[in-house]
Amino acid sequence: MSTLSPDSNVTELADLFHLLGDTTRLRIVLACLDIPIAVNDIASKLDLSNSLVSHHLRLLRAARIVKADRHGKQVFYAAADQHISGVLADMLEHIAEPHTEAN
Amino acid sequence: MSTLSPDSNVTELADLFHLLGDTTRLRIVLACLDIPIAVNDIASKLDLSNSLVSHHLRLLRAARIVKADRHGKQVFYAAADQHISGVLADMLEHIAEPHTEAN
DNA sequence: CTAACATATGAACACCTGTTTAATTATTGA
DNA sequence: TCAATAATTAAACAGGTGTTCATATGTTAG
Repeated sequence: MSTLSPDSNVTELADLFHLLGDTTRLRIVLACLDIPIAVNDIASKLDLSNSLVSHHLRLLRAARIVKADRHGKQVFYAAADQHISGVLADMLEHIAEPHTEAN
Repeated sequence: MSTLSPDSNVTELADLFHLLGDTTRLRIVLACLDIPIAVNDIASKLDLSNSLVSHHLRLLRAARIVKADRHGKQVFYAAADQHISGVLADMLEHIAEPHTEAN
């Protein structure tokens, strides 16, 4: 509600949406929404290479969409905060909504 | 909360985010968030060509992010529903949040 | 109907980005 | 220390996409 579009925020906003705008990356985010999960587990769960998952996680972490925690050899990733899940929930509602009339 | 990732929704979700992930397109959405506004007015307000604005509006309308209403020669665009503004609000909060610790 | 305005569309270019393959770094156990 | 597992990183290719320029469509006024 506060300051809406002070120009510089728009770029940051767009960057965040852009990251969620890729199917693979979005699935990765969804995979670690509720419980922290290791890179390898994400990869096998989604049938992707470790390399690809790691690449995407790097971007997601840089944007603070996910956070990382190392436990031994493994690194567990989880959603950074509530806003992310909130955004996803809102968008899902948007999709679920009855496609009223044609425009 | 309901059904989260039934595979097909993921693609639709990603498409929506992808549309908001471009700076120009996001600015266009923000420009018609509260009040309906004509294509030409968006263009001059954001210093863009009518053609470019129209191109983007076409995509945004197809994804039901904005809706169109014709009044004479002009076509007024506005945000489709509350979810869109909700998503934007959440993301802005995410940005505003104090960047806790480094990860 | 014609002219003028508002919007939409098509094609082409330049740029960016997701993916793969391969090699590298980190961490633990023997 | 050496081997094994887990994760990261680098380079390169292929495909997608935002932008521009030109043209077309729709709408109203004279």
